[in-house]
Amino acid sequence: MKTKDRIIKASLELFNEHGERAITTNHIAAHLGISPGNLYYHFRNKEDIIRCIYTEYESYIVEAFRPYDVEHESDLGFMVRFLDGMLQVMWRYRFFYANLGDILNRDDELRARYVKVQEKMDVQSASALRILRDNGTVELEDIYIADLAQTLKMIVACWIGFQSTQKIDGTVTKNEIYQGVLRVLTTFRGYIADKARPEFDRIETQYRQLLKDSAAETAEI
Amino acid sequence: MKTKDRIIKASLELFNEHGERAITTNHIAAHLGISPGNLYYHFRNKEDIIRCIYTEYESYIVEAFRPYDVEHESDLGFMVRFLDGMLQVMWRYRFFYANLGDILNRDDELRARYVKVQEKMDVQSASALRILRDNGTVELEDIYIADLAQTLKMIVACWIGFQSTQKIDGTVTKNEIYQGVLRVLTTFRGYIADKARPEFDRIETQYRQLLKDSAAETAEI
Amino acid sequence: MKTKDRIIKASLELFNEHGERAITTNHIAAHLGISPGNLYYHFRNKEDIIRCIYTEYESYIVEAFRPYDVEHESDLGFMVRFLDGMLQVMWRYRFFYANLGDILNRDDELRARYVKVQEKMDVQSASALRILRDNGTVELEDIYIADLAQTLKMIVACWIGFQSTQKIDGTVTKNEIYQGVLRVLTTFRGYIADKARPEFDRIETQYRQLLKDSAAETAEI
Amino acid sequence: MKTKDRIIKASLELFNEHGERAITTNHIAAHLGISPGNLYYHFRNKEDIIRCIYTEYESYIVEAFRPYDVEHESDLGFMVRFLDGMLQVMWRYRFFYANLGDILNRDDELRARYVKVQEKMDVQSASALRILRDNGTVELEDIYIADLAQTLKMIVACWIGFQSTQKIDGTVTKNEIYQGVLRVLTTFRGYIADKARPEFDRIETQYRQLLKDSAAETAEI
DNA sequence: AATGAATGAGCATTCATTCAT
DNA sequence: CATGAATGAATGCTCATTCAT
Repeated sequence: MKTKDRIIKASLELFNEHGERAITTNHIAAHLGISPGNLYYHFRNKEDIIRCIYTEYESYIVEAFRPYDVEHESDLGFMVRFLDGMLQVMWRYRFFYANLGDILNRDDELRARYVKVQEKMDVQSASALRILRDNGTVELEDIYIADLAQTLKMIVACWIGFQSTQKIDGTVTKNEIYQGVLRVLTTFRGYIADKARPEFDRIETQYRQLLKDSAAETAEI
Repeated sequence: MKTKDRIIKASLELFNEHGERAITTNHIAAHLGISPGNLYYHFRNKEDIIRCIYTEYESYIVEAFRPYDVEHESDLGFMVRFLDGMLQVMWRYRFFYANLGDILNRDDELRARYVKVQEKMDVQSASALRILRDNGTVELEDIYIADLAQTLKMIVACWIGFQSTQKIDGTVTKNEIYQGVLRVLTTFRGYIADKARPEFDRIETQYRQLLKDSAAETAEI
Repeated sequence: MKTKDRIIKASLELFNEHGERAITTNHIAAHLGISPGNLYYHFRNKEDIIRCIYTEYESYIVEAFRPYDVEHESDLGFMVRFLDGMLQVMWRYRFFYANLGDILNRDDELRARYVKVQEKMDVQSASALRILRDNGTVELEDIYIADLAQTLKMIVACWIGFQSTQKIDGTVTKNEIYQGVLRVLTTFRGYIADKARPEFDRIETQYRQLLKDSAAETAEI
Repeated sequence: MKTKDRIIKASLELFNEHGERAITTNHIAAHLGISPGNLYYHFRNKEDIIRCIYTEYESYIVEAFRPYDVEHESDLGFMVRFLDGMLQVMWRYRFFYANLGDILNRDDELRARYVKVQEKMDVQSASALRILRDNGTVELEDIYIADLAQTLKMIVACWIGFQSTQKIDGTVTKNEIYQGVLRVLTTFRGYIADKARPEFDRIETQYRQLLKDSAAETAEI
């Protein structure tokens, strides 16, 4: 792997584990066994590293918004896969959300990019909800669509960080991803049309099982 | 006002405006026109200031959980007033939530206190939901109560911080409080029983009006 | 007791236990439950406290140099009582010797007083040795008297501090006083005349017993 | 010279001249014309500098304990060269002994290392005395060997520091080294066997001459 | 590409001391 | 006599960043 990529990889890992605030550029260099000078050969400054990580994150997000394969999966099935994917990204870049305010306050350019993507997400999410509404999967009046879309996004975005503040040890595992998907489903529950209820229940049951298995596995370790 | 209180007040203001990370103890002292030594006469260290602010915050939270006046208000009416109060607190101590992870990671004692209050909130919210369910205001199965309670708490807790990341200028005003209450109502909407729907709609309309008025006022300024 | 005396007493105790460097004027005031301002009402500064302690110490030293009761004790017996007294003083003011260099470097006036007393001690010790030599208790040429006197003084002066550096826990107890007297006797041993040897041995045996008793007592605790 | 070595050298000089307490890391950096950051690039903290100086000191001590060349020198001759070497070390690291208590109290690891070396010195000194006794150079009963060994060590260890407290100007010169050797000899004098007396006197005379020459030289300056 | 010594402004904190009350 | 808030220079130390090699 190229040094530049190794720096990004190590920074992401260290940021996620100890928080961006606690990790200095010297920590990153030492962790990789390279000199601080070399790190600054590849990146202009610490912000630059964070921007690169953000770029990576953004491409994952865009990827997650790919249209669904209408022939091989139901729309609810797609939705769940989408949520799952999003939460994986939130997990992968959890340091970013833990310090989102600080990071955006320090870097106007990054903020502009971030806000732009957020707006795009709002639009796409709303249109997805509208499709679900139009084909009778959910029952939802127009005026609530934008709000619900943003609420779901917020739950996904805040989930990992919020969970880590609710526990005395502060550790978060991948388990929380399944819990996060379930939480979005629960939030969604009230809007599901009767005709889609059976499939919805099936999906929920299936995720509950995944969570149980994952929790058992974690406990074993 | 006593110097100790002035330090707490100034710290809270500066933390909210610039972020806890960006504000040093010397900034606080200079802002108040006192010497750094004097600040340390009143507080052992920066953490101590944050803990004092947290204590203040905690007492607001506890205050917000007072039982409702059953003779003079409906349960939905109480709920809205409660949400309103909670969001005011979130606004008042928004720096705390913006840096929650960092702050709790650095201070185990504070984390313990925070987690304890969070658990108490979960219990009380769940029991409030159960009352609403039992008197027919909402329709909600037992297994969903805990999750819904926590989701609502999460929306309230993350609302201010999340909003400030969604806008290019990053500023959040008290308007967002009305929006926050409305968002919780929307999330709640799917669970409201038919018989409570009229009152629910009335309350929502009323809050939409408050928001419109407030937004107009802000715009004027 | 007067506040001034309480400050001196507390300072001496705290300095001895934690070292002068580690004890601030605020520590002393807090330990006594008085205000720092009050401490500075009684003393101009920290140095002033140390000077007062020194004055007390000096009077003990002068006291120890009282002539001996020629009718009721032998000269060797007197010498041992004298050594014992000196070492008690060294114990009582052990912080002073532990930081002697620092303290004298910071306070020229104190240094002048200290040096003056030291010179007086040298003269008096030498004349005492001369008496012992003249009455045949010790065998010692003139040219060695001054040196031996100073060596003995040095052993007494450094004893407590030196012992505390030789042990892993750094604690020194009153036991070390008996050991100190014995060490001076051992150093003296080579110069004792044959005719005084029996009494010398008797005194040494007696002190060894005292040490054994004291050590046993310490162990019990 | 490497910067790290320059820092050690400058620290040792400044500590010796003004006392460890009075010299801050910023003083050292300013004295060398380097930034405080650079100093902390080479050393983790002030303690680390002191530990490095101590390591240097320890290697000198170990060096001084090399066995003597039985073919080319007498045992008394060796002893004097050894004492001379030890006192040179005490001179070179005099700040260390002046603040020994403080330094060891603040640094448990250093204390452990120091105590270990002290114990080794006691053992080696005692066995050296036993050799001198066995070949008839000194007359000394077994039970006094350990005590005499420690007394001599104490005189060597405290000599420089003690001398600096005995003079009104507080300055100590290399002259004191010769005086120190002579003082140890005087302390030893009482135990020398008759057959070794002539050589002992010769050595003493020789050192007295060295001292006289050195004093004259110092006076000239 | 990479090194690693060097920078320097800044940080949290300390503490002997002052002074109005 | 006594209080306790206030001072401010100083301390040990950090860290993003630079630059000659």
